[in-house]
Order: sequence, then C-alpha cells, then structure tokens
Amino acid sequence: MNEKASPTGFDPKSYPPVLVMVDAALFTFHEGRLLVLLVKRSNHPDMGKWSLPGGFVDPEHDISLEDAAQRKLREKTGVVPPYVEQLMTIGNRDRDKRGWSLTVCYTALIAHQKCAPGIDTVSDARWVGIDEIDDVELAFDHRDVIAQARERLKQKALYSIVPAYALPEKFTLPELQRIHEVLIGKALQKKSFRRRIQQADLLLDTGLKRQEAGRPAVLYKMRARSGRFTFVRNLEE
Amino acid sequence: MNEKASPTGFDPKSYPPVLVMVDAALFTFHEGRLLVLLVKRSNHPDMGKWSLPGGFVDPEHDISLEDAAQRKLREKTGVVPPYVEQLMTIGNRDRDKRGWSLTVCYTALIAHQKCAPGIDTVSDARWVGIDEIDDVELAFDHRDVIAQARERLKQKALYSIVPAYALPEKFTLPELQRIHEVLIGKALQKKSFRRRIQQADLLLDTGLKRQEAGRPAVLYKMRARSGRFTFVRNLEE
DNA sequence: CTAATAGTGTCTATTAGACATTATGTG
DNA sequence: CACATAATGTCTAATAGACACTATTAG
Repeated sequence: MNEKASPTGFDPKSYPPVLVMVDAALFTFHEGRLLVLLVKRSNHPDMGKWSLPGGFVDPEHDISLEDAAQRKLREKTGVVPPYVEQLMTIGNRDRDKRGWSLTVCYTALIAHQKCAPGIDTVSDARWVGIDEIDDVELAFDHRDVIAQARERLKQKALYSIVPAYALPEKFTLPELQRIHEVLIGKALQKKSFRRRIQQADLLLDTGLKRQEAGRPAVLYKMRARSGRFTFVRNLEE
Repeated sequence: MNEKASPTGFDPKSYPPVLVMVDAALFTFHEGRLLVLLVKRSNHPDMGKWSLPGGFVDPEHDISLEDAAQRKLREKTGVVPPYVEQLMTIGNRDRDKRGWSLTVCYTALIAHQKCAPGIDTVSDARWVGIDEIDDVELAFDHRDVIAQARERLKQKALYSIVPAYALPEKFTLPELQRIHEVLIGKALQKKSFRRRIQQADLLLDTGLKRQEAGRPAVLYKMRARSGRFTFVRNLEE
C-alpha cells in the first residue's frame, strides 16, 4: 500500500531516518538496597539530567543490538554484566525532540563490587537507590523504563532466582532472600524460600562461610543453568 | 566517548541509517489448529518467500511503534486484533542485505472469523498451521520470530487465559482448553483447567450454549481484565 | 551465660493431577 | 434406548505459608 513510487520496488531509504538507541537499566544490590546506575547527560537534549547508560547504535561498529548494549555497559562499568536481557522497545515521534526516536531497552544485573571502582568517585555516573529515584530528574522516558524493568525483576523474583546476578558470585541464602524481599516488597518465609531453592538444586555449596554476627552462613554460587530455571509455583506477592 | 567530532555536541544523523521495521506474528485458532498469518513478499529481498505481516516504520505517518504494528495488521486483516503485545526486537548487521536492520516484533491474537473474509481467497496472504511451518520458505529471520512467539504463547497458556483472544468473543470452555492443549503440547485435566478459571472468576456466562454433538456447552466471554490475570500456580508442562 | 543470626521440623492450607461419575443433548 | 460430549465429585500429591525450634558463632 505504501509501495507506489519506484518501479524496481521499494526504497527504504526514502523514509526519513529514525534515531536508534539502546539503553540499559543496570541494577545491583548493596547494603540492603537495590541500586540502579545513572549517568549524567553531557549533551542536548536533556543535558544535565540523569539517564540510563545508553546511546546511539553505531551501525559501523555494532554487529547487533545486544552488542551495542554491552558496549554501552562496558563503557560505564568496565565489564559486561553477567545478566543482560532485553526488556522492551519504545519508539515514537515525541520522545526525543531531535526526531522520531526508538530505544531498545535492556535490564542488566551485576555485583556491586565488579563495577569499575571509579563509579562512586566519578561525577557523571552514580548508583541511585531505587526508592530515591523519584527525587532525580530523569531524561527522556527513562523513568518509565526503570519502572518497567523493576516490575519485571519483581516478577522474576517470584518464580526464579535471577536476582542472584545482582549479588557477588559467592553469596549466602539470607542475602539472596533479602534482595528478593526488596524486589517483591514484602518479607518472605525463610523456610519456603530455602526449601524451593534447595529442592530444585539451583545452588552449589562452595564450602566457604561468611560471618558477620551470629552463626556463619554458607556461601553458595549458582549452578550453570539456574538463571533460566523457573518454579511452577510462584511465591505470593 | 563517541562524542568527539562536532563542537556543538553530537549529531545523530552522522550515523549511517538503520532500517526500522515492525513485524507481527498473528495467531488464530480454527478447527482445532493453531494458525499463523503469512504474506508473500512482492519485493526484494526474499521476493516470493513468505513473511510475517510487517514492513518499514513510516516516521511521517506512524506516531509510535504500536501504531505502526497495528497499521500493518489492519492492512492485512481489515481489523486491529484484540490482543497485540510486543515480543522482542531483533537488530543486526546481517539480517537484511539492504543494510543494518532492526525489527520490532509483536505477537497478536484474533478470532479466525473476524479477519477480512478475503484472506482465504487471496493469493498473497494465507493462514498456515503452526506445525506445517517447517515446509514453508520464510523470509529473513521470521522462522525464529514465529518460534519465539509460539514459545511465549505456550508460557502464557500455562499461567493465564490469554490464548482466549485467538477465539471468537463467545467461546466454550472445551474450546479454550483445546487451544491451551495445542499450545502446551499435552492433554490437560478438564477438571483442573475449569476449576482454576472458575475460581478466579475470569469468564462471564453469556447464558447461551453451543451444541455440536452431545451435551451443549455454555458460551462464555472474557471479563474486562481477565487477559492480564496470572495464576500463581502454573499448569505443568 | 546472652545476643544475634543461620538453618530445620512440622503442621496447615491451597491447588493441580487423576479419574470416576453424573448431566444433557441427538438420533 | 445408545452415544457423544459437557460438567462435577472426590481423592491424592506437591508445595508454599506459618511459626516454633535447634545450631553456631561472638563476646
């Protein structure tokens, strides 16, 4: 219906260009809080506001969207997070005043300590507690993206142990339960939480323990495919 | 890090263009079979092969991606399906020989009879049984898209009644169970299936019945928010 | 010893699976 | 009546919630 002009078929380049970006909501868990990484915009539009790490896809260097997203994350954190999953794509006429714009958004998780140590000392990137995000001026529609990413993570906390990727490689069950509780927004039964994980055999006992106060806790690490495992029965919200 | 050239900041238009498309895997259920709508490509590349309904986003006319997807679907079926959900976005250097290309893919569901009656008589669009898809020459990476859409629908069949959107507005519980069984790929317990739906109060008794052979079945329709409801406990695969 | 935290035992409640049984239509 | 399909009754099995209990460290 749109193909009327050229007889040799249709020339895609006759369309005005679309601005194509990738953005990533990178979460981590530190000192009992869920944090998201923000970077300060140094260019128009929305200069000076905070935004998710991301930017334009570079067709000359990026092989794929995943590639582009990983590159943006590596530029900000120094490493590629162990969990990167496509969240959704937003594209419309009005989200960027430079033109019709589209962003492919990713959710990513990483251990706090694995990030470039620079992050906390550099002024153009910072971790923000998810509950303080309302006080931050965010660029574009990134507030919506963060909200959606958080909602998806909450769902995953109900039926998987994906949130473990926001912890160090070795972690304790109380730590894992804690991040699930923060995501779900309610206290969980210790017994239920542990039972299902142990029954599904998702974690490997490292033989090490961590002690802070009271009885030392066993340090576990994830088994190979545990990130993809889903329980048939969810925890209750 | 990429912003080095222009002093006034960064010009997105200095990047080579990305081809931006939307594609939709539209499913329906008819005579016990899950069908997907394919259209024959009339242009290069992949001319003559079958593809998902879709095409280039038109920044001058499409307000948003959802808008573009709905437009493409309306062009092929005459109506906008009652269920359209973003599936995923694929973008890379090699999927389209015309250049770096990106497609935002949607999963859609519709009642078979609600489509333009033309579909079955027109040669450039046809419903294909999902199990016969291996025998069809498909354009681009659309085979992957269909596989992913199907997998996601299967998951939804395990924890929701979203598949009901592939049925007419009024449908019977045996019909709904049938499409769930096809998606999940296994027979379900009638009692379990009905019990959970009735307990969650997802359907409305229309007072009508449908009879084919044996006892007439009650015709139901979906309640307002039933499509978003999720059971806490899944059916087993 | 107490305080603190990790981890277990065990009972109940919910709900899916299995499968027999009853209900309601046609011819 | 027989047949076909719809719908229900009822038992079992699996597993999450609740919460009391035991275990292991520090001081």
